[in-house]
Amino acid sequence: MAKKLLLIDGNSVAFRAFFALHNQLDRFVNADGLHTNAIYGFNTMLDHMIKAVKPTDMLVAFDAGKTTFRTAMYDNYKGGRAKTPGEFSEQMPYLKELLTARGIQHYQLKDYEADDIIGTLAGQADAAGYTTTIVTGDRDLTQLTTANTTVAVTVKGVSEVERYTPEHVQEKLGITPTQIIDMKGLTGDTSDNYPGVTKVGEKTALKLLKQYGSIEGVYENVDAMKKSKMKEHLIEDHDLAVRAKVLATIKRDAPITVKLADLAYDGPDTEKLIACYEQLGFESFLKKLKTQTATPAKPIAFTELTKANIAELAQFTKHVTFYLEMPTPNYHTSAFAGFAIGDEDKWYVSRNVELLLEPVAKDLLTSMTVTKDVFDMKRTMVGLNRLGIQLGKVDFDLLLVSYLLDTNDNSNDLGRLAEQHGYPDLQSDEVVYGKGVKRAIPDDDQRFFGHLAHKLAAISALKPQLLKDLEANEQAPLYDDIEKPLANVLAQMEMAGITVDSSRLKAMGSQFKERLSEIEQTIYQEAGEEFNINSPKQLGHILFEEMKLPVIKKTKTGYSTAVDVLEKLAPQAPIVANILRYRQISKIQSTYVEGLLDAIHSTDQKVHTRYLQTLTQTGRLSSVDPNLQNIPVRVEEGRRIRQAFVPSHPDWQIFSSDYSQIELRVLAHITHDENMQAAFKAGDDIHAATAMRIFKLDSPADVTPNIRRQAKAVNFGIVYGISDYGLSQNIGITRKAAHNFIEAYFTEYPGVKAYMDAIVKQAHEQGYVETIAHRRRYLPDIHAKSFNLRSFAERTAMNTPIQGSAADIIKIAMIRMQNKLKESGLQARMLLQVHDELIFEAPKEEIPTLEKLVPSVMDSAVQLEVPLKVESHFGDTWYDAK
DNA sequence: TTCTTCACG
DNA sequence: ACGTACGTGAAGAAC
Repeated sequence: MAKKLLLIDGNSVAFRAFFALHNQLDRFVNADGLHTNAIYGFNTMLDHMIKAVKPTDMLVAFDAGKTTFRTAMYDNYKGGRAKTPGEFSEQMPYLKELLTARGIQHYQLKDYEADDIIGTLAGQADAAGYTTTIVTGDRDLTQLTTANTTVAVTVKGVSEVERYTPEHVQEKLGITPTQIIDMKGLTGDTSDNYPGVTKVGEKTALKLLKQYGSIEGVYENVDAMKKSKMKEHLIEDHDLAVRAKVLATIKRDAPITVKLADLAYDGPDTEKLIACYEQLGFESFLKKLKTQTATPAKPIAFTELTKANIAELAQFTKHVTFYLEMPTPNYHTSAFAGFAIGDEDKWYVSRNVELLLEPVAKDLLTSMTVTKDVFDMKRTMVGLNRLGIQLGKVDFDLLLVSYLLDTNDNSNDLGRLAEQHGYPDLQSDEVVYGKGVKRAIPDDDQRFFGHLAHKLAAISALKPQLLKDLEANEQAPLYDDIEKPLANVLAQMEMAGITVDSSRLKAMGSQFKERLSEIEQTIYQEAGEEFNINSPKQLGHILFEEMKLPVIKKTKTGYSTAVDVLEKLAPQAPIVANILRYRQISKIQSTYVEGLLDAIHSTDQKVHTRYLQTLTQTGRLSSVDPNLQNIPVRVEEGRRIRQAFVPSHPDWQIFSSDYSQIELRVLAHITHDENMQAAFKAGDDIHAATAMRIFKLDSPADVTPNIRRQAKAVNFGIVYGISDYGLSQNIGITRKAAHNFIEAYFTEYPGVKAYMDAIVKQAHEQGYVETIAHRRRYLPDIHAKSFNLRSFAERTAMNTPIQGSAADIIKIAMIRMQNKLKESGLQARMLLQVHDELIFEAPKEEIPTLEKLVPSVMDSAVQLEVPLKVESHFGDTWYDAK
């Protein structure tokens, strides 16, 4: 096999890494107080280069010390340099340990620099027919490039490199790699502190070399040059130039004791590397390592299920573990790859899901007495439903339970989740199936079936402990009475889907298209040139550089062109209003017209969203493929998108009910604040009531719309975990004024103040906060040293019980609602949930019934210290249900 | 992939 | 003195 050698200039790259991550020096400290930023950056570079080069041989060269043969000939060589920071030096021994653990040799040689080791080895490698890549932060090493040796110079930190080949050197400088030495001879090097010829810089040097080829060539011809200052300097500084050339020349014959033949790279010693990463506190590298090198699958016994032995499934009479494999995330459309079923005594597996339709299998799955343990019951239900099977009683859903125990455990990868809970024998899907375009179900039965059997084994093995943990957290009712029944309800809603009138959408689409091209032309005229209006970068260039509008806000990567910025600029240039208009329509067009059209199933003209039940940190649902929880409503133009959401039968209507102010009512409940509760009990307008209190108004008549708007913002701010700065930004007042509002608010609602203090304290003490249904959110950052992280965690502590309890309430209402619909024999169907709102379709005749039934179910879902209020609307489309 | 922007509660 | 409102998903551009 062709040999590929990777040579790394250790000191140079480590130094680059150190300064690239210098502003984060404090973040990169391990448990022992050791700085690790240079090691971290170095390691990133290694991953990068190994992936890019795939070396067969490797070595990292280091400088041996301060004195070298160069300092011997010129004692000011590299003189005058700033002292190496202690935070850097302390990392070097650990870097070398890391290299050893990674199976990479390192070498240093007394009296020589790393360059010379590299130059010598690269020369030997060239002669032996290797392909060599040299990594360094020092451009001088480009003198080593040959047809078979590339020099990769780090730019912008260490993860990005510029590759120098002889052609690239020629292109950039117009000289050959070896002429680089002559150039350095003429110019000298300020960073290494040796002079060349006075007044000769890169430009002049290049010109001379193009004409005369080398330093020697220059001096052979110096007498013939016409009289000039440069000629005088050349003659005068001849010795300096000759010395500089020697100093700049990298040795190709250093007396190294390391042999080219001994540099084989065979990958890391995983165990050592893990220990190393642990010591350094490199969490992300640990994680990466574990996914890459998961221990080979442990053998597991399984039986392939066939028609011949399917009768054996009758042995499962009490409970069974089941897993249905669908290779893509969208279970409404995914193919079926196979399944596994069984218990600790025997795992059965097959690729043929048709077998599930055999009576013995189907009876087992639909049974309400034989309980099922699964991973992701909603996914399983929808998948089975497509095969014509109704999943019966589920006892344990590993995904749901681990999410409830810790909302961060929401990985849809059973392998990773199992590992987190201390079951190491299951590989992740990424390892077994691959990722990206290479993802595929293995043809190898052993491998695929073994993986499926391990999945069942993991579900089964983790069940007892996780259920015990749930019990210990007082979360069993949350699981049994809310999340598990809810999974069922959500599955039915998703399968029902909602009908979308595609011709209506298309008609809107062509209108928007016309409008867009009109506005586009106007914008081009106003800008004086054509550009991509959707590109924040190009737009920023036009507005802030060409048109010189004032920069109001910057992002990490450039000028901000967000709405709030553009609104401030609008009075100054007419183009801005047009851009806002363009953005608005373009958003509706791309996301809602085109996006929604793509999501319609051709079979039934419906969209079938998936609600993610185990994702959010607060207990809310989220909706994907398509997201039906962010269909426009605030602006009329976008709102018309809702006209395309229609009932699935003629003479049916869309019916919707929403909770009014549910979060503030929850706030009044959990804070026990008497004043706030009184307002809700009296049926007052809460924002007006707040306005009267914080602005000390006597009569409701004094509450102007603007005052009410401000009070509303304060109410919202409280729910979000208020800060004076945030409030001031939101309603455009000074920070001081915002501060005063908040003070007044807390004086008027003392219960709220007491609660906010208490919940933050509680979060500090126990590390988590809870909702009324004992949903838990851990807040590790509550102890962070960083003000930012800690403040964020404190705001979260205030917000999560409110947002999360509201989520609990509507979940309970949904379960009861679905039961009511079934009991009452109504045809109405619950289709969507949008956080505080439920949307149904129903025959016209049932609307009066729903108008009573739905609000009564929703407002009685839980008993709070304040009443819950529900409002209902209906109409021929979702748009008309207002 | 990551960033920016913008749609919703 | 620090630099933020809470929770989401999708599209398009740039890397």
